[in-house]
Amino acid sequence: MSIQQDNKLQQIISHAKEYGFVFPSSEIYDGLSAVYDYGPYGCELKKNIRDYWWKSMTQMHDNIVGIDAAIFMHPTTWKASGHVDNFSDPMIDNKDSKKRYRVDHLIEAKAEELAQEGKKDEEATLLKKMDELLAAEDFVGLKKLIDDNNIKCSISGTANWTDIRQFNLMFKTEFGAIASDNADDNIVYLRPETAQGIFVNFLNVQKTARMKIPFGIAQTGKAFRNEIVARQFIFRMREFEQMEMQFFVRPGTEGEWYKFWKEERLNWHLSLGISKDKYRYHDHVKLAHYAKEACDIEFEFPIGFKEVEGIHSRSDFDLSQHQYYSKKKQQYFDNDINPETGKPYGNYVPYVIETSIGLDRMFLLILSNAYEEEVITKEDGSTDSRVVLHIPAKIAPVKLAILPLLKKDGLPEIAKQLLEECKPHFKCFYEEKDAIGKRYRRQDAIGTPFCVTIDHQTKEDNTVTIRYRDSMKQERIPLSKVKQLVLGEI
RNA sequence: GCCUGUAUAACUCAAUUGGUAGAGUGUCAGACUUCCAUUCUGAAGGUUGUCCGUUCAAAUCGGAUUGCAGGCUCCA
Repeated sequence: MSIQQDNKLQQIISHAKEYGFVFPSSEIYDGLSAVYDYGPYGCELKKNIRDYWWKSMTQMHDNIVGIDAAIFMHPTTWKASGHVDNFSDPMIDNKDSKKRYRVDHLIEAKAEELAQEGKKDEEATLLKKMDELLAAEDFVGLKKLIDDNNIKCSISGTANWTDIRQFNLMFKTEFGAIASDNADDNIVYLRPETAQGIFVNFLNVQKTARMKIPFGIAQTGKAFRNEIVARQFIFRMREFEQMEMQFFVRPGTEGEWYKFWKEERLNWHLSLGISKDKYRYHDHVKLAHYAKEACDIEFEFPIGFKEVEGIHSRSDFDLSQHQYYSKKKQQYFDNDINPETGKPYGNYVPYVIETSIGLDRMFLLILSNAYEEEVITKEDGSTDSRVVLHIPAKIAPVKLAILPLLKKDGLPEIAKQLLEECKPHFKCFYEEKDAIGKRYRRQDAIGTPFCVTIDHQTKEDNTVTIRYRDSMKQERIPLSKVKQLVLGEI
């Protein structure tokens, strides 16, 4: 990574803060690590990205419908999904080798060693004690057990250990205002992914919306992960928003649908006018146990190529797990005729293709792609600079700035009339302060694609100057065409 | 989590061996101004991230802590 690129992320962070896109969370209290708030322009941009995704998924595909599931879900959901078991192990680090171990693995390895030395009794005692301590979640006791048995790191060969810590990716909270006798009864999690809200509603949606396979369920919403290391601005946050679509297909057809969505999703990105060179696929070689195929769509951020979206062929893993844990059938009856047998395909648990994109990452993608510090040469040969956000017009926070050239001679009145006309259709910004050039630059900095200026000539022939953000070109168009022109571009 | 760096006004940065914190930009009010950061007048805005210590005196020295950035590690 070059110094220049490092600076670019810095500049984007500064710009995002200065112009009201992204603030550190609770900044007056020194912020909260890896949590950010979206400001006035940021939340408009974020909402526009979300809307654009939502529309392209649910409106442009007539076999995809949306839901909005709760963030709280029944705790068993996360047992079924595997999150409880996979993300809550006590871990310990060796300070010399910097190697991190799962505590149970570390102690079991020592037990194995004892067994090979023929010390069967000691092995049994050790394992028994470990089980007791693990069950009691006695981390101090476990640490002592490691020390007492002189367990060493296999790499550094030292016994210089950190304290034992529980790493749990999921945030826990208590459900219900009254504490139960058994504290565990009250635990609920903040969802670490939105996908499960779709899976548990699979049959509700399929039946009520009368969907036939293949069909998809889309959802946007917050998810929470207690990341060990959360950094790189809004790229990895502890609270983030996902835009997910689970596409349910007949087993055996998942390969072609995986291929379809892989292309379809990249095309969505390109439809925003972003260069294809900035994107690449990263096909997963090491697959999760349930996945058949998986890839990431990566974008060249200022911090290098990073995942912005994942496309996964998840087989019937999730629905089958929920079927097992809930003891409720998660099957679909397929009336289509199987040409091989001449009979309907019948009952099966559908396979799933998932497309999952991080909204906050998409936001950072748009900012990174849009941010430019431009040096412009003026007519007299002197140079000037401007900071401009080349945000696609469709998702720009403000679409049109309406600027009377002077704040007198009736110009503001005409401008305000135009504002009233356009306001119901798209986000506008009105300003009469300062010189016109300064106002243009301010709009460049927040990525407003169009500015119109009302001048004295407007009073004579009802034309205005429209000025384009990216080219800085100006042209005169009839006042009455302004709304139409902007609507055509967004 | 470990290591490194860093923190002064909204932003970018000054402040000599420790000696009462300044500038530019921006913001706000007003005047001027006929198309890309014009000019003029005035104003607001900082217990120097936080806490503790050394000192007659700390933005400056020391310790701790928090945030941010990077490297490693971890995770998806």
